[in-house]
Amino acid sequence: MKVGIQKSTSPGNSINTWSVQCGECFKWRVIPTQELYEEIRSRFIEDPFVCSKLPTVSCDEPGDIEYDNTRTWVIDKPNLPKTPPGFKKRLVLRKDYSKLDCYYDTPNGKKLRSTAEASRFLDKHPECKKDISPSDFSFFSPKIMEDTIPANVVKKI
DNA sequence: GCCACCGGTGGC
DNA sequence: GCCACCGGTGGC
Repeated sequence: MKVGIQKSTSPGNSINTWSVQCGECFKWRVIPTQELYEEIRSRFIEDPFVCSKLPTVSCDEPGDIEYDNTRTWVIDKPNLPKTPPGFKKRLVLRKDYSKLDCYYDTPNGKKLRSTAEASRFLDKHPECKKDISPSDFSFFSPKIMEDTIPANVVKKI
């Protein structure tokens, strides 16, 4: 079982490519939007991804991308909650590739950095509370695959 | 003054 | 040892 997301050099050092591995042919398929990626991820265990789930794709088609060091890969967790409507989830890679920071931007432009902050935000905004709970946020930060970190990255000691 | 970014740590 | 969490700050 694998869920993958991927970072190549991009403005803001944010994750810019979302992909999942087919459970039957093991090829990687690029998922065009974060929203669809999160939809697939949210039910990944009970509803594993296969190529045929995508329109016009089957296991006969070549994979979209390969797991290699032409880009940096990070490994996600299955069955994380979908980002609540109106919020935007961001994963930002640190310059030294040591880790990713996870943020949610709220509908009114605030930044949330932890479940505790999300809880406090919901307390302040009771109108959100009827549809959203703290468990709808996951600040899990995907693991960076060492073998895909560019050779010229300077690691801090 | 803000905020993107980083460093440190407490709890597991 | 890891990582969730948050304080601090440098650059704007």
